[in-house]
Amino acid sequence: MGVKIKDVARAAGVSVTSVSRVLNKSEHISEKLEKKVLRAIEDLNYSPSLIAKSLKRNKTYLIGVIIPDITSNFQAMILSRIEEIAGRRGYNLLVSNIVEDTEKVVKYLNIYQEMRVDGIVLMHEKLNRDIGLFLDKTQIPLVVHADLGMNLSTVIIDDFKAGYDATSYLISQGHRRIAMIAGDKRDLCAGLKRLEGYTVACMDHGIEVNEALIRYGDYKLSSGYRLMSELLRESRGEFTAVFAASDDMAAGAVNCIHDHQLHVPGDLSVIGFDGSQIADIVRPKLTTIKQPVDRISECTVDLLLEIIEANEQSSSTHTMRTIVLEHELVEQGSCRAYEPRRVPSKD
Amino acid sequence: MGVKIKDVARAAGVSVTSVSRVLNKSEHISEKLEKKVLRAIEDLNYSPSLIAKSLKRNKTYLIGVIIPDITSNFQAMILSRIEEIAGRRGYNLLVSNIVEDTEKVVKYLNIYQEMRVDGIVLMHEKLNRDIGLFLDKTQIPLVVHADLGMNLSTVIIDDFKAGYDATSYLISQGHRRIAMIAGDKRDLCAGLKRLEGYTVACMDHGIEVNEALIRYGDYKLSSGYRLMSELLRESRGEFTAVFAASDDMAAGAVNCIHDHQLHVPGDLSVIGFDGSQIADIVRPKLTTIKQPVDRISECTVDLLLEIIEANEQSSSTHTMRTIVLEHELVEQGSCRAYEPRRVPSKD
DNA sequence: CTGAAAGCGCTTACAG
DNA sequence: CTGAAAGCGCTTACAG
Repeated sequence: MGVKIKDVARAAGVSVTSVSRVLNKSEHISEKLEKKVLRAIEDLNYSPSLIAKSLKRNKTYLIGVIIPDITSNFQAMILSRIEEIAGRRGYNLLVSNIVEDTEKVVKYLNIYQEMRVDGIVLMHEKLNRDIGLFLDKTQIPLVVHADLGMNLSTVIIDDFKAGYDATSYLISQGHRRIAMIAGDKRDLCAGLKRLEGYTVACMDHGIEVNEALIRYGDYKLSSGYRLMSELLRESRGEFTAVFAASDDMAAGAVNCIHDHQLHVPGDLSVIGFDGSQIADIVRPKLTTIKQPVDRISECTVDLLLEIIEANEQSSSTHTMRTIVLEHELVEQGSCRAYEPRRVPSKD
Repeated sequence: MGVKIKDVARAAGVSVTSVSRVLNKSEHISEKLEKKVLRAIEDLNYSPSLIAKSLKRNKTYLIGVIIPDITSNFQAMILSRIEEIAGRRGYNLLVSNIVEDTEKVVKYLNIYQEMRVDGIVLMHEKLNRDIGLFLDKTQIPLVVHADLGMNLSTVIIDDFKAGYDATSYLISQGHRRIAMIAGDKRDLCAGLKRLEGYTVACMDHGIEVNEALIRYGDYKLSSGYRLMSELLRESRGEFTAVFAASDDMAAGAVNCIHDHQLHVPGDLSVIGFDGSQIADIVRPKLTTIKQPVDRISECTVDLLLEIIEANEQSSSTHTMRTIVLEHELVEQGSCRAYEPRRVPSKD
């Protein structure tokens, strides 16, 4: 653990400059010299220090990723793809899994800055003063997976429209009394926008929004279960369909409904959001708004690296870009047309 | 993005030494000087370079984590906990999500070495020549979540015994013809050991192992589904229970059974492995071998940091340690006692 | 309590 | 094609 470039140079009988050149294939080097160097590297089991290299080159090949919850299948899928694509392009991921809240986000943003990461991917979508300040002044290339209302590069879907579409779909199936298991309103996209889509879709179809039918969760399965049991306890019979802001919550809702001896979609229709693997695990499989995970991941990495590389050329041009990807409504088994006079039957 | 310690020193009218001392709170410093320095740091929005610091201190506070598949809920839970615990102790995670195989593992191990990470957590449990060589000679503190049969520090459960227990449980419920949806035999613990546990448990109870009832998957839900449909196609009626080497595969098996109009546990009992959230999502909930996720994560970080710190004191003592944690059989709804003469009924 | 200077392990003009 | 030397941004004996 102590062999450095100088040792290799000595062993090979050449200068450190030459060793460095062999390592980086940066200039033409005689075959003889190269062979000697490679030999010495092998003999000494030399591993060049990326730390020293980073310091000198002012480039770390590190990307910091801030993700709210890796145990969410949807987020894990995105992270996994980002890792793969970035890795193929020579970048490594520094990952922070912020289970808790906004304070930790600022803490990690600062650490990333001190680590001199080449870029940051931010999947967190709550904003507070400190985060806003940081994002506002940092020079680090950054892609955000949410529309924070700031002048930042983003890769997103249209969460408002997606929420609108999910709700309209239920309405088109004849449902008029629709509950919503929403996310956190402070989440600017997954929380607020999807809820707004729901609200506006209701209004556009002449349906009065009933606040009692809107519940706020944390996207996890357990909160979907809990909120659904609240709904069944407090508002049973007042709704025929549910729109959940995540597949995990939708799955929790489905399980809760089953545990109450009711059927999906016979008694209640449920539509989810994300298109994660959970949607296919639960029975019936969830009808859901599918986010284009692969496209999101690719666009995120592509855009980030584009900004990074542009920055390396001319350090001042910060091109902001917003990429909006299409979502897709996937019909599976958890919704069905509302039948006003249907006699409860065992099928 | 260009202000360095020298600039702070100049702005504060002190030496860089003093700035460094304020930053690191390393020695006593007059209040007056400290105030000037903090002021300058604030004014210039100075962010110290961890890269430079790492080079000098020969310490990066980086832990490299190699994980086969983040989209596995079980692995995500462990990663999430490790991140949390390590973060609390000042370490950051460099994460590689090796979807593919052993080549990539070696590649990332080498990158970690070049990054001079302070330690490595290896969740991968396949071994090839290059990985063996690396593990054999590296000086980097390392904790492996598998028994690779090498002299390495490990945090594991007893996978043989766990496989034995799962199988014995089914046998104790009266099952004699038990299929196994196993992992990859090249996975030394999750693959091989659990399978051996199954085999030996059968033999110990005078049950002949029927190779046709053993299928090999990749731990994912989809392979559980696929293998179960193979079993139902090729060996229907020849088994009354199934042991799957992961909850994901067990969940896939349960869904497959349902899709064949059969019931769990009425027609077939299913036992899973891991105790991940998937076990609670599927209906019926899975009876499963629960791994102590929190304990595994804590012990892994504790052990790794212990080795790291011991190394920093006296660079030679590499204490190998093996920590074996207890698994637990959690009974939920997916198994039931075999009734030889049971008349198929619709309940 | 404070500072000047050497050095961490590399890369890269510059000179030959 | 090859090498000597400066420098990346810090920390830390050493001296005062």
